[in-house]
Amino acid sequence: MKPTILDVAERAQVSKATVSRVLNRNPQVKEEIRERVLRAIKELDYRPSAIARNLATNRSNMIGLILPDITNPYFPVLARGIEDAAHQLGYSLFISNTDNDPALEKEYIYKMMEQQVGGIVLISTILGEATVHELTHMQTPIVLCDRLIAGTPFDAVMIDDYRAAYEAVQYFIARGHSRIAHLAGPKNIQSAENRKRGYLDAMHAAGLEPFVSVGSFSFESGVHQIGSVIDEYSPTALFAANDLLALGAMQEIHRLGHRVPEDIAVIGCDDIPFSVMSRPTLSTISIPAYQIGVTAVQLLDDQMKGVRSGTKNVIMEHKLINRESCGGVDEE
Amino acid sequence: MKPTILDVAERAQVSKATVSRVLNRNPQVKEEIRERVLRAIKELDYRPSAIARNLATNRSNMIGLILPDITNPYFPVLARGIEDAAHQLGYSLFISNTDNDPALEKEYIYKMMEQQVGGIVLISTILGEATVHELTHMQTPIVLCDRLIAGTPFDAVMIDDYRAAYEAVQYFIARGHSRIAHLAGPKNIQSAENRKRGYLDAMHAAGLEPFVSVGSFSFESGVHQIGSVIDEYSPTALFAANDLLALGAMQEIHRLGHRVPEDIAVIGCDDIPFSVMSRPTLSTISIPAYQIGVTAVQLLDDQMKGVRSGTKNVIMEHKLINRESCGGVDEE
DNA sequence: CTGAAAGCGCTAACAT
DNA sequence: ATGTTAGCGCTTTCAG
Repeated sequence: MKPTILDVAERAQVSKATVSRVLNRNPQVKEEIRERVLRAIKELDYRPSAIARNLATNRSNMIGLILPDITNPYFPVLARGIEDAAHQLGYSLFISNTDNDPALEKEYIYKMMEQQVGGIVLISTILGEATVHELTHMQTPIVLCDRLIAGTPFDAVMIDDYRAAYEAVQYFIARGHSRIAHLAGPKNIQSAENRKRGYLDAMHAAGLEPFVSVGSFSFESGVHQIGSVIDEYSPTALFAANDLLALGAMQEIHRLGHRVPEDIAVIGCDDIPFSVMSRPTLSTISIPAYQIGVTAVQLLDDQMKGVRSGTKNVIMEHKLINRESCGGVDEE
Repeated sequence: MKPTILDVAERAQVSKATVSRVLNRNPQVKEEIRERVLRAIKELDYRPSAIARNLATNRSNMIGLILPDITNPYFPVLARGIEDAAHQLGYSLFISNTDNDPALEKEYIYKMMEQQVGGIVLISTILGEATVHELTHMQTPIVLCDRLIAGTPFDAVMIDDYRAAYEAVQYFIARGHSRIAHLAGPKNIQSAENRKRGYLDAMHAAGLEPFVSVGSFSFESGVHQIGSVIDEYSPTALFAANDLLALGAMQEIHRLGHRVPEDIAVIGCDDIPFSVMSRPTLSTISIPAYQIGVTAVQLLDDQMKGVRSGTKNVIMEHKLINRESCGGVDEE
């Protein structure tokens, strides 16, 4: 059997309480005893049980991360930020993928609560809103990433998707484009909707005729959608709601015998690692995914420690990065 | 406060024991009482505490995943397989990134054990071997992915890296190549070493002069290494130890004014999602990462349930996929 | 078929 | 400064 605190106590000839004290670095333990206990711990290779401690203290050193799909290249970086920050603050991290299924999302949230996590970082779909509203009256802190949910008291960390899209369009316009198409993401994803709105408003503001093709946030979707966009609209520029879509479109554009950026300039969104590996390299709106993750955990930590005063929404800075797919390199 | 089993018991006018029985689907509870309890549970919105249960039963429904870096595109798919299988079997999953740092690896293993996980899926470096050996006498089951560690009793799931590399070289030779270079991975990664050995043996067996350039498993490494490989060896073919390296090399080869596959044919390893998105698309040795993950969890589950008879090493099938970077498409 | 009671490994008053 | 004693929320004998 694994040694328990009692085994240590006996071996060190002290009480459980004293062992507990040295475990928790309580300063008022006589140095000599402290050493005796420490030695017993070493000798027995004793490791305290985190769950027993959680149960006793009614606190938790576990937090949860619920996201759509770690396989989508946008998320690993975000997840890494969350994980690094979590470990830095002493938390262990649970993880679950929902595939944007509201039922699964709900199931996992409750499952994590049953695990007694101290808080949850949630990347939710629009359809998951109902669930999140239910959660309003539970005591488990939640921080939302990449969107907020009005009417709930939960903190959120994100970028201004609307403005990002708006700026991408303006950028194209400034470079002389007027036929700018948009490959939109699924309508159950908040950020996709916001980017679409930003695109449309920017086009209207400039008096240009917009063209939107709605799909999923995948490479394949980009491949499949772009053909008809070209046929029906003859764009000279394309703003895709995420990089995967942009990459798929670029591949198909090339296969169809057109050139990027000469015939069609492309801007994506996310700045996933692949965007610098593609040919041509992809211009994109860079999202500070890692920092979003770190910030989310910090907010969660604040809430868990009760260091909070009302709901907080943090808007991170995005940045348009011009790589080859948009015809030039003015920065980086 | 959150309702406890006692609250439910009182409301249903029964004892805690009875509530526990209906929770655990014990059949010998009178239907009428069962319903009364179920109703109380609903009304109070009661959720049992998993950690309290774990403590009481001395079992655990948590498992851990320790991997180098979720940000490396090979791992998300593996992780997804692990996660899906874990949830399917009723486990919650902890995750930690080690960045191939043996000290961190050790820290996280012990941290997870303190969390009382029932088992761990570990993707370890060579330098982590010492730690893993220490673990031999602990009771927590461990399953290794992508490598085995001789002298330990731990199950492992992997592919035959040596043979995979050997076959890649043979494939090049069959296509008429004789100047075949190898971009190797870091020497603290077992699979990288095995691939290098496979490459070297295949070259020697064919009487060809090998050329190896050692780097890390990254895109940047591929970019930086390939230049001198070309200068010093003038290869007509390149086998890279992983896709990231291959992709980096391809980008630089193109920048230097050479063509893939006409001047230099390229084969990578892993079959990461981006290998079909690149230009040209990347020929590679496909590794069934998702299935490796699923299998690892199944082995872990077996061990945790005591359904085991000795150490098990599962070798999964790899498959060479010929895409554009190798000059043709004979399959897929 | 149900209840009482002990106990899982730890912490936290309260004593001493 | 250290020990005693209750629990934390649940399961599990053991009675009845």
